[in-house]
Amino acid sequence: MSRSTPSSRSSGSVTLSDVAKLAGVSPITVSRVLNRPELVTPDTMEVVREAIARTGYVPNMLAGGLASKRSRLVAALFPTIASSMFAETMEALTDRLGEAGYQVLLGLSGYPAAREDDLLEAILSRRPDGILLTGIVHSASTRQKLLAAKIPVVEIWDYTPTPIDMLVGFSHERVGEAVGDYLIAKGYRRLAMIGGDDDRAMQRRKGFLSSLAGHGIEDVPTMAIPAPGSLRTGRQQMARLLDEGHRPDAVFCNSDALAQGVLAEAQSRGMSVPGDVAVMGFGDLDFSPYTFPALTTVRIDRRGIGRIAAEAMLARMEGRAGPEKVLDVGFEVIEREST
Amino acid sequence: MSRSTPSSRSSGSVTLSDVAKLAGVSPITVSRVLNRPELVTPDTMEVVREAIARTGYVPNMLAGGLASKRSRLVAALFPTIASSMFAETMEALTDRLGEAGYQVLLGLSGYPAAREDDLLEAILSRRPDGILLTGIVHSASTRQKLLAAKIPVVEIWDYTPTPIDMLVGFSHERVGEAVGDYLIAKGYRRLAMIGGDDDRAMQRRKGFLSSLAGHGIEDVPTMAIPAPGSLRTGRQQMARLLDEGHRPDAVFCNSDALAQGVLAEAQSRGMSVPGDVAVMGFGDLDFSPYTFPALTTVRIDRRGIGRIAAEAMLARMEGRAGPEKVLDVGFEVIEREST
DNA sequence: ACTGTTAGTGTCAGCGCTAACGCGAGCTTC
DNA sequence: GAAGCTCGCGTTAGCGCTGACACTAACAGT
Repeated sequence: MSRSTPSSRSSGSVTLSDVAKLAGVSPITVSRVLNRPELVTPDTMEVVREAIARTGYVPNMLAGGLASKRSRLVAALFPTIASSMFAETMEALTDRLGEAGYQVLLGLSGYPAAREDDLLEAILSRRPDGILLTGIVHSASTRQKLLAAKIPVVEIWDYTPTPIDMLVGFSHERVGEAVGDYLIAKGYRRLAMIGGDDDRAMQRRKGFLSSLAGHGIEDVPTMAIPAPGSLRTGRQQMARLLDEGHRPDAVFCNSDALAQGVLAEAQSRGMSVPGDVAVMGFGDLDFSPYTFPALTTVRIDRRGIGRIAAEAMLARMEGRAGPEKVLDVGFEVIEREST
Repeated sequence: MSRSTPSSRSSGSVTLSDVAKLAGVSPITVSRVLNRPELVTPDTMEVVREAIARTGYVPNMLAGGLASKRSRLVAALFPTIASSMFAETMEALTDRLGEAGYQVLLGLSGYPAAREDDLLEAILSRRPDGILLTGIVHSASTRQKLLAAKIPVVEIWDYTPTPIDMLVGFSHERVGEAVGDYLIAKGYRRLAMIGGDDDRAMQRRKGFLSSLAGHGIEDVPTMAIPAPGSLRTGRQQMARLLDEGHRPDAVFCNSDALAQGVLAEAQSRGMSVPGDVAVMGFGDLDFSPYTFPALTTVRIDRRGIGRIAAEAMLARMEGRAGPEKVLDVGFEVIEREST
């Protein structure tokens, strides 16, 4: 029964001072036990640990972050996590940063990246120690806010030699080229493409078309749909493609989900894959080896991107010299039965 | 060039006081413009807004949260987001809470919920205004920490009449029963089940077996695999089931991804679905209407759960009277071609 | 004229924590 | 044995913001 009259503003919950009193040390010593244990003798540590356990103390990182200017928070912006494309990158990121004592604040920017700017402002008001963005950024105001925040920035899932700060990704244009080259080499000549309308899909399209143009193929029907593509939209677009009279011998889909839809539509029309039409996806999602026929696709190391991005960010936040600032993780064409 | 000597600890970035000076008002007025605009005259507001824009001021919610005891942060714990099962719930939650000015801190507890307790502690140290948990909680220490935090708690994706605080979910046991009843009614008698080993999958199994027992069916081979199930593990388990000599006429899979694997394995062995074996899934993921044959499954309103949970949480955080504390969103058996 | 009320703004103190520096004890060094 | 060092801990002063309350002006009611 304490007779002290706590100010009306106090929260009533256990604070670091309460722990310090119980342990018979000063508050800063408790702080050190928690954050810089190497500065404290084992005896003191023991006493303080005991006091923490008895009081059930839970640190207040709002206060800690305000005082130290380190929130131990990292923000990550993704267009969506409902496609497993980004979800796994997010998981790998969260795992690695979690080990190092950081938490990840997830921002979902949506596909037309409509409110990206507002979202970024909301996120920066949490004073994250680092920020990860999906895609390379274009809006000048976004760029400027990021620079003003003076924190490590990692851009992922895309490639540019001149990122805002650091980058872990790959060239979507080269993916498109590789797919074009691959399909040409397999002997396909009447190509078509079904893809999302986001920047990265457009880059893949550009590479694809340029590869084909290099082989004298110019008329390539391209169906664009709002990202992210799904099995349903893939099926619809394949139907439209065929209904419009196109007879492609190979279709490049901008995601494995789309490709699955294309397979479904082809099969429902009695077309054999790859006999009547070959199908190629992008992403190598977990179901892709098991579709009928198994899907030829482009593999991206999704977890690897998250893990490497986390590593790069940690290096910078902890003042270590990180690996290179720009890392191209590449990609791999995985040949299966559908081509 | 200011001659003031800022303390060595100041961050150098624009603060609310800087804005106040430029606008010729007191700091609290700037605070009110941002947080309680109804208390300020339009003229003042105009001047302050102008000053905010000119300085590029970004509020510091660490400081704001510390002073006001409202972090405007909501924590959400999921076992994983790599399965679209939870990803959509998370998206719906984030969307609704984002509209109301809250951000969502994502915690990934993993499937054996190994570090749930540590994760919870890390999360509570951010002083979230509310917390959402997937599944109903069992660990006493987790329960106690949640109660001690004195914040709204919403448990989702499960059902109990006695949640810690609020609940938005459905009964997995009743799902199992409904599936059992459905398959029996369709005339299947040699049933089997392939499922994850997590609590909720076990509940579905329990309901399934109890329904079958009610019809005199006792020997039901059950394959348990580590959650979350995938197409690959589904295929493996179906192979094992058959290789062990079982000849089920219907298989209930604990997720649509597993069911897709079962379909693949059956087809690769030349078995027709549902002729030789019927397959039923759980979840109604976006690909499920498009598998071959289209998958009979159990639909859960995944986005609805997120939206309703957000609504319930907001009501409590804003002191409004929320809807009921326990909401059973139910489920729906979706009959397609695979049964 | 006096009191009461309301709207708009300001003053003050403090939320819970940590950076920076201070200080004494125990040691080494020459 | 005085100076200098290291180690472990304490004192002080904020970090940037908002709650509580104070104050003033304008107006209404009696």
